Amino acid sequence: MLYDKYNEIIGALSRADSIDEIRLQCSCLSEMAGFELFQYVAIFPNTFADSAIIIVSGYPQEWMEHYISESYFCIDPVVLHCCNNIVPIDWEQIKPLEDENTAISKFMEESREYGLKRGISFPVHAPSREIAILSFAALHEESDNSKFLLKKSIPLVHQAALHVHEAVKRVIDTSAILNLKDPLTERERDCLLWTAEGKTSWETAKILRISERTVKFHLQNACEKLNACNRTHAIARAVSTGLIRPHISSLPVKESCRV
Amino acid sequence: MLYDKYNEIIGALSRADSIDEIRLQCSCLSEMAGFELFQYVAIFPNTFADSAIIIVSGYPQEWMEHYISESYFCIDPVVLHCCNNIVPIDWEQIKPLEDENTAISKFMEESREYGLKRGISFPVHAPSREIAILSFAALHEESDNSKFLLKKSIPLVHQAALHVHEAVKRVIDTSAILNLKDPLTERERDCLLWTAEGKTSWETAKILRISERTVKFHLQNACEKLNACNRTHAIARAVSTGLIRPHISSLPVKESCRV
DNA sequence: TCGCTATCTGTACCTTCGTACAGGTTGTAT
DNA sequence: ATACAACCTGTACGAAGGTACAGATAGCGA
Repeated sequence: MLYDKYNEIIGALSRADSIDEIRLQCSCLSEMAGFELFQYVAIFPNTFADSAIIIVSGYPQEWMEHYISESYFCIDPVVLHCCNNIVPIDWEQIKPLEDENTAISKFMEESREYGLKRGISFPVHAPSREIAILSFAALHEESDNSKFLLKKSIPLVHQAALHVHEAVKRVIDTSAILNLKDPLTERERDCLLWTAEGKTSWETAKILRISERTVKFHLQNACEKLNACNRTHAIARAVSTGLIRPHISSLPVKESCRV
Repeated sequence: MLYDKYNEIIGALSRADSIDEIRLQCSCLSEMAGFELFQYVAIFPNTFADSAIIIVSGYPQEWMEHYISESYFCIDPVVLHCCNNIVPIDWEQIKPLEDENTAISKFMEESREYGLKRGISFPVHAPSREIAILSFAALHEESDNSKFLLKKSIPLVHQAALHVHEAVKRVIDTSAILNLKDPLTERERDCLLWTAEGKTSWETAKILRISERTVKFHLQNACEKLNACNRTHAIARAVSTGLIRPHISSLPVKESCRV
């Protein structure tokens, strides 16, 4: 039965064409796992000093406003965990460290006051570098029944979280969020790639068998497309958004390490 | 029953302290999902022209040798899918495009000749930028029974793949793979972060309230620790290995986009 | 006290980058 | 034929980076 519900939700998510439809399916997921509330947050690494955030929230409005006004994003241990881990976190596991006890304890106490008695969060790490967090919360304390249901549904819900994220990316125009212009040309990627390897314009020119001037030309164009003010900035943006990534195709097999 | 097996495997993986133990649990997972063979591959983005690869293989030795000697890594559609997606791929879904028909068709035909009749692969994307692929293959064609078993076990296996990857990272010294020296100091990270934002040494100096010379000093040290030959290279390595990442803590809340 | 680490600063000199100016070819779609 | 995109190239010069040399302070553990 759990599995049938899961299948229905996955199907609906793959067809979803609006945020409202996705919101509805998140609610279904929430119910399936024995929770009342859900929240989906996606963090898109735009620049390094500032990310774009998308929230599809089923949390109480008052809590969201409080959360934002207090900048709880900075200290939320769930966010911290999901940025650094791939496995889900049960909010019960969170134990504030000694030195930061006060701020985090205050945060957790307040979240309970606003009705979020317990919960679980699922991280999703995507190839284009964004991080999504799908959280579920309950208004009531745990029972033996809810504990059992949760444990059984964890794999299903985490798998569904992947589909939620795919659906959101399908529905939202993420290129607008990332503030990218035209797609890069092949030569621009080539030049970025070797520049990211630490090569100078002259070295890149030799590798690509073009003139140094042409390398500078392509890098300049790449900078404009990436809204970058110099090549280092362009590399940071291209790498952090996944526009350039390690060469799989040029892997020297002797480097592979068979354990 | 499926779920009980899954639980056992997750438990064993979280305790595993050797590659052999992990290999054993992968075999169990394989059997659980109705397959005979498995393979775990992890791609660690070391430099951009060359990644480190870890393979824990249960595939036939001859196929692996053939795969490596033919550099099939470059064209393997499973690898391509897993580098760009977060959801699993059933090998049945792979349909070679017209223009690259020959190479990929040849690859797929040969894999079947070596005994891999059908299979499924699960991508794992981790915060420190590495990509892992857990694949399962069967020596025999599909039956109604195997189809049903696979569909039910997909979420369980994908969740388990996360734990396989965590176990491998625990067992292997990944910092050696990434060729990193001492950890970065706080100031070095600060300087890298603002340099990644496209700031010049002078601008970074103003932001951090230190002299321009000191910024250059820290960046130089960071370059040495990262085995980078200039700051652009250092940024590329620091970003691609997750050593520096977008400021969550400094998120201006007004930028958050509530949909 | 000594040694170590992280932090910080200055001058000097050469290399590389960023960006003006100028120009070109090829291929494709209207 | 005309227009456009992607690609390519050259010269010149001020700005920024890379790397020598030289130093400094503060904190912490042996």
